[in-house]
Amino acid sequence: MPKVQPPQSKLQALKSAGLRMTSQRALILDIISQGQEHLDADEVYRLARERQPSLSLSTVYRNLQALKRLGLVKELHFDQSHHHYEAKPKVEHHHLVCLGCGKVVEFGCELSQRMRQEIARKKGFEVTGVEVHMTGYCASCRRRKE
Amino acid sequence: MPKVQPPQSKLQALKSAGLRMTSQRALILDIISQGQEHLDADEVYRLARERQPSLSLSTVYRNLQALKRLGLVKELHFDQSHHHYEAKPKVEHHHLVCLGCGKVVEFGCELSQRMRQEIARKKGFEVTGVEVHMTGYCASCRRRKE
DNA sequence: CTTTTATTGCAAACGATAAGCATTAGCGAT
DNA sequence: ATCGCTAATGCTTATCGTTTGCAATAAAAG
Repeated sequence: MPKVQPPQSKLQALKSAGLRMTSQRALILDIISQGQEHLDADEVYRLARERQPSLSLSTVYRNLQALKRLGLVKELHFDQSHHHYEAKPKVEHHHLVCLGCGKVVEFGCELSQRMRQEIARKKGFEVTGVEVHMTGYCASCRRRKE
Repeated sequence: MPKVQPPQSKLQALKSAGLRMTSQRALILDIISQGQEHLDADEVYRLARERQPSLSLSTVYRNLQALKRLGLVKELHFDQSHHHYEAKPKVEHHHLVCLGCGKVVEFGCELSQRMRQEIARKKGFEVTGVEVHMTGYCASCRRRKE
């Protein structure tokens, strides 16, 4: 069974919240950080079981929740009925989903920061998060439609 | 039992899709268009039953789906586990959700259109929809936190 | 008024997620 | 090292929002 060595910072984050570092948690954290993007709970489960077959699905869900609360993981809400997760990114980015093939493209955009400030001011909100979600058809799906 | 008279345009949209105008559908359409914003399926159900108590929840779901497919209704994906619906608006707008009290504020923003064009060009997508979803704390919740 | 078939209401099925509980295992203190 | 406390796990079962199968009903076209 391969050992997963979590970075110190994450360990600290857990510790200061009174949480423990278990092998399962380290594994899940590793899979999400390793970074295929936008995994859903079941994909995390499948990937994790390849390395630790005894892992249970509940543990995946519980950890995704915990890591989300800690701010280590971000939960994404696409059109689908289930959620997706990614490691909290250093640079904010958004998502563009192809309705043809389901491909998800990330993009960064400075405009979103300006938008954030504008709305915060206009509405008197303290804005803690911005999610921009575009849908459409990617180049190859457009070609195929012709 | 009050009659609901759907506008001609919507009737046309239904007809040309081979769909029929039933009293249930007219009612649901009316409730959504009437426009308390961001109703979820259950709220639509409750409101509809006040006027037609025999209506079933499945009918609400089936109609929300159908109207969404027709483009008459827009489905929103907030942080919550269930969806929200609103009449397809004439002017595009986005949503700002208060994490303190759950209040949802709408806002229009021209920047989102610029963003849309920029991304479409950069990524080679035909962009069909943009959803901007901000979270934060509204003025009164911020005051309360102090 | 008949015929066709979309639509309904009901009940049961579904998928994603959460919760209850006894057992295990981190980890700080001995 | 090892003890004790309690967070975390795996299992099973529950929950929630939503969908589906089916027989009965009712639009709408002839």
